[in-house]
Amino acid sequence: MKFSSITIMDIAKALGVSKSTVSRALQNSHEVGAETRKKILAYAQQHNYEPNPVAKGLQHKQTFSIGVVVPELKNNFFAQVIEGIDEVVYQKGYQIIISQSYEKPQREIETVRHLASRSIDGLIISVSAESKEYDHLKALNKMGLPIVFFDRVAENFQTHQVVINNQKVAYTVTEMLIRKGRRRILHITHSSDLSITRERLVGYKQALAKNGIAFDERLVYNCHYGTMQVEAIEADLMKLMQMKPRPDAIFSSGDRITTLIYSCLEKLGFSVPKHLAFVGFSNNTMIDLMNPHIMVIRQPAHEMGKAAAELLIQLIESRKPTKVFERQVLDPLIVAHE
Amino acid sequence: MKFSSITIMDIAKALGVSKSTVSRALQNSHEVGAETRKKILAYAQQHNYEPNPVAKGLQHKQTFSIGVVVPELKNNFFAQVIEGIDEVVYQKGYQIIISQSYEKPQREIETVRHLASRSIDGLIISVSAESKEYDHLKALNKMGLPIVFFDRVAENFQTHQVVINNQKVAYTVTEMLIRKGRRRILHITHSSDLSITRERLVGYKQALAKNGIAFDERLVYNCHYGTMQVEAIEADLMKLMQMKPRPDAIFSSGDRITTLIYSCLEKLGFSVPKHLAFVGFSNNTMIDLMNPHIMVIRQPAHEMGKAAAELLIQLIESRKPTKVFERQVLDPLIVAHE
DNA sequence: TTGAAAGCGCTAACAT
DNA sequence: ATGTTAGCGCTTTCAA
Repeated sequence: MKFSSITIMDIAKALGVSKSTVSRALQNSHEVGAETRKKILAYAQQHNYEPNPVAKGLQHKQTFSIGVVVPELKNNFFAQVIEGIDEVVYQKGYQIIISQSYEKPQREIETVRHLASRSIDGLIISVSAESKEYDHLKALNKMGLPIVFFDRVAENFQTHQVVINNQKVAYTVTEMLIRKGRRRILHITHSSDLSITRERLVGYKQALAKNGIAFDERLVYNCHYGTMQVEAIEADLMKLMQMKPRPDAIFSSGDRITTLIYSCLEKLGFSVPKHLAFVGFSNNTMIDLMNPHIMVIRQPAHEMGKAAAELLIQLIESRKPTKVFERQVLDPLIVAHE
Repeated sequence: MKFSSITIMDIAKALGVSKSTVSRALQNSHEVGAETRKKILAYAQQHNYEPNPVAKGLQHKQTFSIGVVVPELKNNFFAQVIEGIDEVVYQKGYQIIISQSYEKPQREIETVRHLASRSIDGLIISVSAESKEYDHLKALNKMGLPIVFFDRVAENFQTHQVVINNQKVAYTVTEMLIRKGRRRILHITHSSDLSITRERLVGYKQALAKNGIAFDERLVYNCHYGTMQVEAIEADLMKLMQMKPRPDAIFSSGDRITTLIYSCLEKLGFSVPKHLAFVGFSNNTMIDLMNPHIMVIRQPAHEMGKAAAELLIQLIESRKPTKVFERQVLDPLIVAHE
């Protein structure tokens, strides 16, 4: 069952004018009689006329919709970023189309292709954890699709990015742990293919080096939670915690990982801060209410979304191809309880 | 900067055939030479041809995209429902366009209108807390836009719905509280305009009546969190808790309300279960890790999404107008800790 | 088996 | 100031 709204042609017929006149009146063009315009506007209003964006899109090659691809909406961080994007985009008359990659590269490629096949004007994306190459995005970008990355960016990709200073914050929190006397800091993080993973690792290592602690690669655990069962992660964590000498702190990346680890620790019988200290990335405010409290790194999600949206719209609306790209680096907040 | 993909016309020119032939070949029509077809398919494949859905939409009055409107994505329940919708819809070749109403009727009307103006084939919606009338949805529905409600439904609206048995579960948990010796049960819930609010209230009252406890309307608090500051809610809660005789239990509706109350209680110095018992709707798994534990009502979000999607696609793909509508009622899970 | 042409709803260049 | 026409990419008669 199709559904159909009133068209410009319907108005034209009803009022005995041509459809171009109607089109012009609706666009507030100046080359239309005041009387006619009033008549048309009134009729349109009354009959609840809405221009068909599909047709408009065909014409302009612009759909006023923007694709947003995130790993998963269940991760509150992404939901918050989307609110930021929406805020900016909404005022400018664009609409967002949200898609999830579920951390799967294949799914990401499919959804991006689908979106791109001429139904979006631009794309804001945070890549999936397991993505290794970005040919699909590069191809589309080369064909003229504006793209802005946030949080997880594709390397060697000439376009705008909005990120946080991962290296710096990783350095800071690692050093904070060291100051508290922790020396065996377990770093639980995403796939090593991810930009954020690498940047955070650098900061982590720097802090160790600065404080004369040898880097032990056994203390870095890449958690592929997107494709793993909780049980497997739990088992891995157990093994890690049984390492000699035992880890005395955890620094975890990402909302999902942080909460996952948090719940596993409890089950496995390790308690914070007695057995270990715990610092993790998380934008879930609930975690502040948790007992035991843990130190949290909170990303300025809303601002990141707004920034990404601004940059994308700039790209879309600029007449000539952009040559110089911006990398906006924001600072996260470290929420230390107690 | 517009971006353009290869079109059917490009293929036609390159191969020296007409665009209708290309169109047919691409659709695996039988009225096309085997040779020609092969040539065309190969060329299309090689050049990464993707049909322009905008153009196709214009033609068919079908866009293969489905609008999904939820109050807010930050609420995990809705993110979970969307995953369910996506799962079903994806296989059938549809795409979802997600929008948020932010619990504001005005925003809901705008976004629905926007979506509806011929760029979606159907709509799945859970209405915003403060919505009082549904004329905008009714009008669109009358014009032929298929709509399916989930969770929060519009009353007197002839269409498919997917809900949980609100009355029953409210009855059950209220009775559980009574069994534990609680008699002054504070029911904190959404706007009274919402279907779920009314249904849950009925169950709550029934349990009281059944157990010979007089209903005290001061114990029902409609929390308009969408438009309120946290401080105001906190103040209200404080006042409620100072009521004589003091409430000895709380039964709260909805993820946002439950977590909000949870955090306020802590701040206000009331502890569970010493001062009061606490049962709340929540689909946030983190709440299971909270200390103190509270009893939780968990909705089958994923299933609700799947069911809603199935129903909508059925509506979209049926040739004749549907007359008989289904109300699917699922059962939530009560997670009692300790 | 294939091509030509019309039309989906809209805009924009060109006439009048 | 208004109408006519072409065209956006695609599908679908209708002819050949």
